[in-house]
Amino acid sequence: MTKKLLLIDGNSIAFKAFYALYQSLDRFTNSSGLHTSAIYGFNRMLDKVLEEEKPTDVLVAFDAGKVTFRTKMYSDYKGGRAKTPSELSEQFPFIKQLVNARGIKDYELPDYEADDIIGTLARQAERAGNYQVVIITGDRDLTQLTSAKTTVQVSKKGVTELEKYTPDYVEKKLGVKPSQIIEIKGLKGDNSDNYPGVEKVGDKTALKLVQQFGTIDNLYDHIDDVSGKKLKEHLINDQDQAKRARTLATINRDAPVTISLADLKYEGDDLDQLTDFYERMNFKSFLAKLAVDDDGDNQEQLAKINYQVLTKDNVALLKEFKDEVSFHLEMATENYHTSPILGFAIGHGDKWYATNDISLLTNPDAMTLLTSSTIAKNVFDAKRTYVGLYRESIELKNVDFDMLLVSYLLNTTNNSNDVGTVARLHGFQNIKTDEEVYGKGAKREIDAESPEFLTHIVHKAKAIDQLHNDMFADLDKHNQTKLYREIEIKIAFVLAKMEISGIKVNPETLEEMGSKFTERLSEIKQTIYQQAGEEFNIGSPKQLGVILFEKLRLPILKKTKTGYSTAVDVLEKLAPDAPIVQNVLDYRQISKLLSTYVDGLLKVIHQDDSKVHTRYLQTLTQTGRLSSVDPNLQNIPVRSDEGRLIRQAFVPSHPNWQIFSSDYSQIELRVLASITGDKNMQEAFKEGEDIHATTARRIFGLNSNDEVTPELRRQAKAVNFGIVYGISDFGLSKNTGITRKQAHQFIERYFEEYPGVKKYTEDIVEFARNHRFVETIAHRRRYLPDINSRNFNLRSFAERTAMNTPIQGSAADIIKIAMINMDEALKGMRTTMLLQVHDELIFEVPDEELETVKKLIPKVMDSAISLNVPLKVESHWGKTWYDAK
DNA sequence: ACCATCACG
DNA sequence: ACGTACGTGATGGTC
Repeated sequence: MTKKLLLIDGNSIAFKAFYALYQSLDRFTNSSGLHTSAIYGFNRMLDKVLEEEKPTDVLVAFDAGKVTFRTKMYSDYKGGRAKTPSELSEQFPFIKQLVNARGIKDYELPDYEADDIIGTLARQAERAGNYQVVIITGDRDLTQLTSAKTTVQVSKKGVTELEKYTPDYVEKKLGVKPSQIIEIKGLKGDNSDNYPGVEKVGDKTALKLVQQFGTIDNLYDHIDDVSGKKLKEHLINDQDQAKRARTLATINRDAPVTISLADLKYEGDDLDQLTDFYERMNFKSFLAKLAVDDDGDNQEQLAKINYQVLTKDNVALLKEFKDEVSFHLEMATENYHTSPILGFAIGHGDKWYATNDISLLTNPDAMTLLTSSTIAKNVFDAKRTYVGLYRESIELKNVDFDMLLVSYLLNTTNNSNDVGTVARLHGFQNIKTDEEVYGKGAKREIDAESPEFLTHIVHKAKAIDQLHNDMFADLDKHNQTKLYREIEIKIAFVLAKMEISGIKVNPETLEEMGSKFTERLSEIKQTIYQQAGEEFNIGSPKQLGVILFEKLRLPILKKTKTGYSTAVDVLEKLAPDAPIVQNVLDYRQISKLLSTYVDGLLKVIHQDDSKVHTRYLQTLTQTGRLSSVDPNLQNIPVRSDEGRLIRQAFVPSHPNWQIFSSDYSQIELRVLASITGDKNMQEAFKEGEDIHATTARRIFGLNSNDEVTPELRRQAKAVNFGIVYGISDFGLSKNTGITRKQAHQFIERYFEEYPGVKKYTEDIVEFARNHRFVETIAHRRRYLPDINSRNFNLRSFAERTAMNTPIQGSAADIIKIAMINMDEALKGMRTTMLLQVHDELIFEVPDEELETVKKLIPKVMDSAISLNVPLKVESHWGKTWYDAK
């Protein structure tokens, strides 16, 4: 029987795969920060070729190193090539692991390239007689191996798209026989491999000559038949180069390979190894494919989990759970404050129950379980679950494991709010995603009456149940158990209560402001139309650009990728040139206030309590901060006088109460002073100095009695901010309007005056290079896969992130600790914590508690953590949020 | 679905 | 030489 030998050029396929996915480089990283794009692409190719060719024998050949018999012959061979990007070179060991897990041998041979191994084995197979050979490569030079028994498939743009070369196809496409390819290369040389052929001979001439003479040797035997005097001269002059080039281009088909055809038998994947490998790479789709193949072809089939439909007649069975239970509450939409609740699944081990009868939640047998402080609960998204149950008058207690939260702490990047996605990421495959079950976009539909619904939510609960030990173990490996138990799981409930409390918004105030804004808007609009000489949509950057830069011929200072930039900084520079510009700026500001803050807020006020109930996203930001949605209450205007008025609509929910706000002063710079250990900066804070003024004195070399002008202070402040963001002279100059050179000098002076800060910036980047992540004070972790990138932009960004994340993230740790302590400190009082805005907490306070909280709240905040510098807290209060200033 | 813009720390 | 300030969310316009 004929065998089929598949020979794969490992290096060239890896390169092709890497560059095919180069645009999506950052989408392909696993949870330990390894890039996986080439590995992924390589496997796509394997899948396709193994399926299509069904080989009996397979080998993947790799280049052994830089030195080969070719470099020994010609030292510049492949010289001047850019170094392989680290994002790719780090993947090679894993490509070999992949190849082996797929039941395929890999092979390399010192002094030889992968081509030579392939050429040699292909010849052996051809001579053995009973083989068909298929070669897979990204390098067209290998087509010289094409023969009656050997086809060469060259990957095109993507890796899975292959162009098949047979001898006929070679002749049709290239105009010569396969064996003549080296003759062509001899004449024209190879730029990418860095060896010359004959001067002035390129593709066309080389082809013509080879078609005429057949081989280089024959050409030189009949050199007088060459037409063209110059060409003949060049050929004679470069004869040695041509012969050398041909030798370099010739694949060695007698390499001393130490592996034999008999070793290449292919018997399919090593399933255990491959599953493990895919898990480590976070290859969800490949894992799913394995599971499917394993399951006998049925895509829809998951391993069955036995469960009972819970009813009022059997709900007493829940009494059997004494220590631990996994629970999933299913809702229809994202917003758990308003979403219909559709059903729940509950169980542990191999006992599972599910229902769409929500009334069973309040059945004593279920409720006791959920509110018990001795039975531990495992859930996905404790805050969501708490709020959902709270709406059913159940107070969830004793949550031990929150799978969403743990997954986020382990790796902030690949996180998702979908149980199935997270479960698969952590190795539990027997589950579908919501999208797979419910559909997405307009097609999304949940039929809570269907059996599929109950099955799906049982799978979710089971995934949580199964993963909890493993994920806790991972947490421990990261040194993050304390972060989880002392901070994150606790703050989840504090946040839940804040969200439930909500903050009262006075719709009349907003409506009044809305009519004023609308009126002003139509005035400005008319003026703009007059100044433009026509009507157009001021809100359209495209139309505005045409008016400003084409009709009025204002100078184009900046472009975006789609056209002219009309952003604020540009328009501010143009304002002196044309009166229309200031009007556009005013129009923009007011329409922003109107649409986002007046109309936007009015839309989300709950009718029953006149409050807005934001949701804090606890598992989104890369630094550990919270974010706020529906509505976002962390970006209510404050910087402009007009915008600030919006805050008048935010009021206490009881008469004679106050809005009370406390904020950390300079928390990020204090964290910086503390973690860098910089003595000069620490001293400034210990002495209670104005840090920006002190910085100004230092970097501008003022005496202690010299006055720091507002301008100098402003510049110093910008430098302080820049440092926190991971400074660069370009960034600083752009932001402050000073020259890049000046910015450079400021930074140098800064580092001289704060040497601890300088050392920190160097050390943290070094740490990131070595570990591929950085950490905050509380061991919150952020992976930086691009830190060793060859791409300047990606690498620089990762470096700035390495500097910024421990600072921003540690500040986030601190305020979270303060909030947990605050929740405790306010027990027994009526004062309620309502909002968090990164370095600021907002409360509503009854008049009679005002005096108490003036001391208590700042105390709790400034004692949240002990740094090497004091924390400073400032408080303000008033009848509305606007007045708490 | 993506972009530009602008609101916040 | 490269071409950046860090972290977010909501909106209207445009494709």
